[in-house]
Order: sequence, then C-alpha cells, then structure tokens
Amino acid sequence: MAAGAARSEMKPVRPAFVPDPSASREAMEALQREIAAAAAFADDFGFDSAAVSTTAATHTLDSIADDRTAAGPSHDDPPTVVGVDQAFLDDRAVGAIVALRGGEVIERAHAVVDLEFPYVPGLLSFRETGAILAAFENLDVEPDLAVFDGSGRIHYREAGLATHMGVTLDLPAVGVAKGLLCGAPQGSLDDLPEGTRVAIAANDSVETADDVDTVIGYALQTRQYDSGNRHINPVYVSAGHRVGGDTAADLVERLCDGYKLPEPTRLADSYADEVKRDHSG
DNA sequence: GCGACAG
DNA sequence: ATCTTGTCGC
Repeated sequence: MAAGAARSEMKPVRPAFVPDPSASREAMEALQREIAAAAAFADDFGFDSAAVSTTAATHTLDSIADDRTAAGPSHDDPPTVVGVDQAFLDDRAVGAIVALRGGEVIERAHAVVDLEFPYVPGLLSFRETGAILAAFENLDVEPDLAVFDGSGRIHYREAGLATHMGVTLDLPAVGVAKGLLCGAPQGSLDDLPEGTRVAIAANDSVETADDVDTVIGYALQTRQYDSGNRHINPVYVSAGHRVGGDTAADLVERLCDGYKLPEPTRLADSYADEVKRDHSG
C-alpha cells in the first residue's frame, strides 16, 4: 500500500448478494430470500447505543479522570453513524452518504451511476444499490451503523433495502421509511403523541414470516405538533442487519433532533440534492 | 377482478 | 423519487 494512503474503502463482504438489475424477477426474489436468511435481526454491534446522539458527548470531570487512569483502550470516540440517501437525475442515480460522529459531520461521499432498473415495490434495492455501493467505495471512514432511506425487515420477503445493504456490507443497519410497504399496524396510527411507537406485525403479504404475529418493525412518532389541526405522520423503522427491531427504534429516536427524520438522513438528503445540482450543468 | 404498493 | 408557488398553521 502506498505510504500515506490509508483509505478503508468499504466494499461488499458478500459479493454474491450484490443485486443484478438484469436478473429475472424470480432470481431477484430468490436472492432476497437468501438475504433474509443471512440477515441478523438481533443486536450484534460493538458500540454503546446510549452513546449515539445528535449532539457532542459532554465529558464530565469524572469521565475525564477515568479516561486518564483507564488501562484499556479509550472509548472516547462516539460511534460513527452514516446516513444514506438517493436522488435521481434523468437516467442516473445519485448515492449520497454523510458520516457523523457525536453530532459532527466527519465525511461525505457520493457516486453517480446509470439507472438500469425501474422502481418496482419490493425490488427497490435492485434500482438503488449500484449508486449506494459505489458511494460506500468512496467512503474512507469505517461506519458503526448505517441508516437507510427505506425499509429493512418491513418487506414482502423481509429483505428491504436496509437489509440488503446491511447484509451485503456486513454492516449494522436500520431502515427508516416514510411510508409503510407491508405489514399490519397493531393500533391506530392517527395523530400519535410524540415518542409513541406502534408495532408492525407480519401479515399475509409477508411471505417469509412463519407467524403472522412476528413483529417486523415499528411506526415511530418522532415528532408531533403540541396542538392544532394538522398532525405529522410517523416514520416506519425496521431492522436492517445486526440490529433488533426495538433497538432500531431506540437508535432512530436518539438520532432525531427536533425533526421527523433522523439527522443522518436529513443531511444525506440535502447532500444528494447538492450533488444533483452540481451534475445538472 | 380490484386494490395496495419503500424510493 | 420528481415536476413546483403559494399558502396555511405551528
């Protein structure tokens, strides 16, 4: 390796799971079943979820003293969380990633690739993954967690975008969607108070679920008006990979900073627009 | 047959 | 997702 070039470009750990937009629909669905089988819908990450936040950690005098006397490695660095989002221009897709550590943006990476597949509900990853994986290859930092714009386990074959990407990169991942793809909310979603979460159970449209009672995600009311006529809709949070459903909701809640969407997602969103503008002329 | 359907 | 001004209500 060249001196001074210590890049850690993130590449697929499971190349066989990289979506092939030219595959048949049957092959795509078969791949999704494999991915769901390989996915871990339980916590398996090496950071403290309580250290995830939108603001820089406040160091107490005690913790500073602890740091100085601790024998082991310092755990000062908050987890690195990346927000991933997409935008489109003509027949090209923009993949945008913003990396945050303790509320600070530490890196941004993007890629622009030609679109090869249309939007088909349930097959979103076959449309958007090319740009996302290309953007990850341009990312230097090693993320601890990725927040994707779309579903994870809330999917017909429990293999939504967040799950597909998480498994392919073997990266802890959660999905945050603005709409519900499938599943049955276990309660009313109308005008919920801020902080409320309603479980989304599998239903007949979730082909891979054994029980119809399996919780595949949550409707999470990340923000709500205190009063008035209008109200805000919840977001739909689900496990992507190596994160359990309730932990996914906890993490998303911690990552929201007064807005409906988590901060990494909002920043990736505006970064994608920025890239899009630069590629328009 | 009809409706539903992440981005 | 995207095309887009003003507008209603926090």
